[in-house]
Amino acid sequence: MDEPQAAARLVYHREGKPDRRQELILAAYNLIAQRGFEGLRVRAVAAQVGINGATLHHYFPTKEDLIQAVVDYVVARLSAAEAGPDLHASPPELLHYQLKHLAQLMQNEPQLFVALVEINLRQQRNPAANFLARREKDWHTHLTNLLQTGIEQKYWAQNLDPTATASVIIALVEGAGQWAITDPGRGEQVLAQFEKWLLAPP
Amino acid sequence: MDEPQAAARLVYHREGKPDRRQELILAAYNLIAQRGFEGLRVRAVAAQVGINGATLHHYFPTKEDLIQAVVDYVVARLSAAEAGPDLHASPPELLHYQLKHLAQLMQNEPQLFVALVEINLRQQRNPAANFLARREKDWHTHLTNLLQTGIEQKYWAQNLDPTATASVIIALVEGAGQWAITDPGRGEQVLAQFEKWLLAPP
Amino acid sequence: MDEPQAAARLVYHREGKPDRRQELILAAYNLIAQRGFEGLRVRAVAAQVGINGATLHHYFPTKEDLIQAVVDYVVARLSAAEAGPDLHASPPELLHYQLKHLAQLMQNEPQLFVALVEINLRQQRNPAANFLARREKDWHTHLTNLLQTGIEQKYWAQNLDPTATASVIIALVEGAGQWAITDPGRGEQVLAQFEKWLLAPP
Amino acid sequence: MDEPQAAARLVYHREGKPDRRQELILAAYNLIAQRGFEGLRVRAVAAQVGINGATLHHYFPTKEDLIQAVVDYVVARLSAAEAGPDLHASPPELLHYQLKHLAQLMQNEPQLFVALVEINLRQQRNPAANFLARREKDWHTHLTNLLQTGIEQKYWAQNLDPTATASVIIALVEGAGQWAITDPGRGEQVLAQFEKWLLAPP
DNA sequence: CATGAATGAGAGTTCATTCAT
DNA sequence: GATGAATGAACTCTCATTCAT
Repeated sequence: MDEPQAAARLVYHREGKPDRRQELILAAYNLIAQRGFEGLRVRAVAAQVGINGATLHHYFPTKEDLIQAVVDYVVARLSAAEAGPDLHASPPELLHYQLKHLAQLMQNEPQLFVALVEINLRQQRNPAANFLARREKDWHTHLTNLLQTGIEQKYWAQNLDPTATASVIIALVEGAGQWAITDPGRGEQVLAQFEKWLLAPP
Repeated sequence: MDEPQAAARLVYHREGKPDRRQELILAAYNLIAQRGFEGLRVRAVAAQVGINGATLHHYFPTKEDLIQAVVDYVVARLSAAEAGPDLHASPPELLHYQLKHLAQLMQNEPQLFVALVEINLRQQRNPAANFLARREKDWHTHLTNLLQTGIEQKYWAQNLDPTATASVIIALVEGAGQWAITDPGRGEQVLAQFEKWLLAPP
Repeated sequence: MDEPQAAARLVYHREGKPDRRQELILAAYNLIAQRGFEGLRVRAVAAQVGINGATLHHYFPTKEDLIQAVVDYVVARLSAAEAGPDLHASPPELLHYQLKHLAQLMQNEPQLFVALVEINLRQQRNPAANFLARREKDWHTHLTNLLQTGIEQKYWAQNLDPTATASVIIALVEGAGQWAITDPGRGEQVLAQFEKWLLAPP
Repeated sequence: MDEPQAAARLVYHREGKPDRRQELILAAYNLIAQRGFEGLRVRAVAAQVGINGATLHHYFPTKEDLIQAVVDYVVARLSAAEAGPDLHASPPELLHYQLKHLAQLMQNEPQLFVALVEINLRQQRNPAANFLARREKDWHTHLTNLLQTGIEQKYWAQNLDPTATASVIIALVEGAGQWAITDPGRGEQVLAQFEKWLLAPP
């Protein structure tokens, strides 16, 4: 599921029919990463899926509805990336796992991170309906708890600020995410360097 | 002054006449930060300055020319922020000074960082004319040299990777920059936490 | 019918629905004759047909595409006028028939000739895409062959230059065509006088 | 004065200062021939002369005034071409002289004839202020008198219609004039062929 | 479900013209 | 005279959206 072009492939319903709604979301998601909201056209999204621009409105009454669905999709993808695999691992192991997973994702599906930044910037302007911020808050809480636990278990220095460090991680991911398409690999380098510091023996 | 909206104020020429070109650049710059390229309208830029939309084309033949001028402006502002104050200071002092300056700027003129991210995303799609990338490269080189010197002078651990660390700093600034308007202070927290690590005795 | 304004009337498809594309071409054609390219406005063309200006772009992406369609239409109309009715007639009879047909057309649909001159002038400036010139060349060849045959069959003087005479006929039609709307009848007079010379016994 | 580029050259006042008004008329005249009224821009006219677009309005309050001046200029040029050199010559000689002069002019200053057709088409739409038509009428009268005299003096056949023949000459000149720039020489061929007929011994 | 046709609102841009300097 | 700055009106073209079929 993490293969490069996976997202661009056809999506099938259980019954075997292509799930148009999902196809449209993926097409819009890719176009946002490629051209930004500035260059997003509903006709182009429809064309990518092979349907008429007017038909798109059967699935999403307005352009904003389509965008909202893309936001939901991106949120879901990132939430999945957050979840650790093994609940019995130590905090450093859990954090390592998560950062490694993000680094891989950045290489395999760079669009996800570019779209993330695009969406983030856009939603900052509409705080009322900022669903992404809500997820970022969850992520931040999750990271803070992880770091707090690690500190209590003496994995990390006592004077480490869990809240600030959680923000550092998020800023790093989003900052490096901008380069994901044009300079893949740089994100991995950045995350690896960060981890070296954090995990260095105190 | 460095107050948030300072940039939006009238800009005067030596003779006392408003410098329309500069006013237009500033208005466009602020609108990009506020509404993104998606919401940038030349008529709105002109209106902000109090002139007719057609008059804007007297100064900038096309919208793209205006945007280019904004890019140049942002580049210039950030280049100024880079320059260290005292050439005789030690590498950690120089780095500290620079990060502190950026943190202050993030509080005083958050638009600069939001505009920076907007521009960054946009220029990734037009690599041929990516002036911002050129500046980022200069900045990266500057940081790398600073870190390298610091390592040689034993301020920092021998196993610190200067190239990767320079990228970390840039990612951090651009990642945190996205929040500059909606959550000022968070950027400062992030940069401060980062510095604590780096400057901690090895 | 061949009445003057016939071309401006509604054009119906087989099924009874108006053929918008054709309607637009005719409206543009008439406006070119009436106001020239200088005064041709896509909104006016659309209004003439009773549709919104934006809808015109549904049929013709750009104004230039519409103009090209008008050129094709004029070319087709004139090519039809060229064709002789009876292949067994003598060259003078064939020429007479053709000139008479043109003279009638000049009276019945003067716009055709004014549009012809407008288009001719315009296309001289864009030799690369001069479709009209191609047709004029065909016409010229056709006339030259007709005259050549007539000379061989002793209908006309041996020293008659078929090439130059063919050009004379074309120049006469286009020169007189300019007056078609304001002074109908003058074209007929001119063509009749010319024929009198040519057909006079050598 | 009949040299190819003469019209484009600087025009000097008696005192030695360039006559801006005349320069502007010539620039506009050339631009009309090159791009038609469709492509005529006052700024382009001014630029050709090396002055600001606003300055042009000192000499010609409106674009229409400038165009009127060009019409006057073209009328004057053509009237000059009409005048025979020797009043004691025979009608055929006078006509020959005139046609030869026109053919030479067509080669030396093709713009004149293209501009003529452009103006002609345009003025047909504004019969009230059709100065060109007035001149054409004069020319027509002049030709008719010439032909009439020639017929009376037995130079030409009695059944020649002077009025229609005068129209033929004018149609021929204007019809061939359209090709003057793209195919010089063709006009001369056409006029020569015509003359051969007319002057052929009855 | 799907579409072609249609549209209103608005985009960037052009251009003749005006005016203070 | 000459100009840069400014403008209103109009231009072509775009686009999300609607609707009858």
